[in-house]
Amino acid sequence: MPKQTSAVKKRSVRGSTSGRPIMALLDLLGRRWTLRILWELRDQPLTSRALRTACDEASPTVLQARLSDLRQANLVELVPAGGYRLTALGRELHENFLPLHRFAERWSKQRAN
Amino acid sequence: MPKQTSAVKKRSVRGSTSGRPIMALLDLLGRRWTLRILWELRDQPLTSRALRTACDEASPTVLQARLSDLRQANLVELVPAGGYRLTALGRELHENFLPLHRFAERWSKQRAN
DNA sequence: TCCTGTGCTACAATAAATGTAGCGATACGC
DNA sequence: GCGTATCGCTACATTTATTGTAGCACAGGA
Repeated sequence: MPKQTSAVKKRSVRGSTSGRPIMALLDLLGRRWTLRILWELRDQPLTSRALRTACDEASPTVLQARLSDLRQANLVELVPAGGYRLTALGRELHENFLPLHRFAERWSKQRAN
Repeated sequence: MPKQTSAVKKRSVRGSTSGRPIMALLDLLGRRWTLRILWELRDQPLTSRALRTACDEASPTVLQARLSDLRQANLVELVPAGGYRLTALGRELHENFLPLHRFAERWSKQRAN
């Protein structure tokens, strides 16, 4: 099996041989820090280092890789003097996650531990 | 840094030192195959092997690990003679992902490649 | 008994993430 | 100019996670 490193385009091969966009999206989002990055950028742009701080000091290597993926996916953009921020599309995606916040609260109360 | 293998409980330490449930949830969902599994179980239970087929022949090792995580998180359950299925809580979570399907369609058209 | 399918595991090989250090570029104050 | 600080980003060795393959014990059904 061919292994893939960073590109969404290539991922769509693994995530979905039928080319279903949902598979490519789930594959993109199902990588460490991707959801977290989108979450942290939810209401203000962050510099790469601020983002790293927000993300619990995740290693810059993987953050850069994810930011690269997200920029290719047109969900995040780098504004020259302002750091990283969600694109219009990225903001739209984030709105799908808003209910997650409330859900997470309920979830943490209902689970066994 | 202590590394964690499978438990959600432990993950909440890394995902969120402040114990914010959203971090634990993002951390759980941001692992390979987790989102995909929830997606594949969306409208019918699947046996472990059917799930594996649905998930593009992912290795049983990681699928079992994710299923174990998801069961601990009370999002998925194993019904003795019917395979794996979403719990009520898991179905509730999945409803938050429904808009993703439509979004994915738009997204795949708007991105550069 | 012999199949077949279930949930699940072992284990070596490979890929991804981590942690630390540092690069070139740019912008400050002095 | 010179230091100093920050920016986005990268190298690289170590550690962790995932993959791929094989197979286990168990439970029916024929």
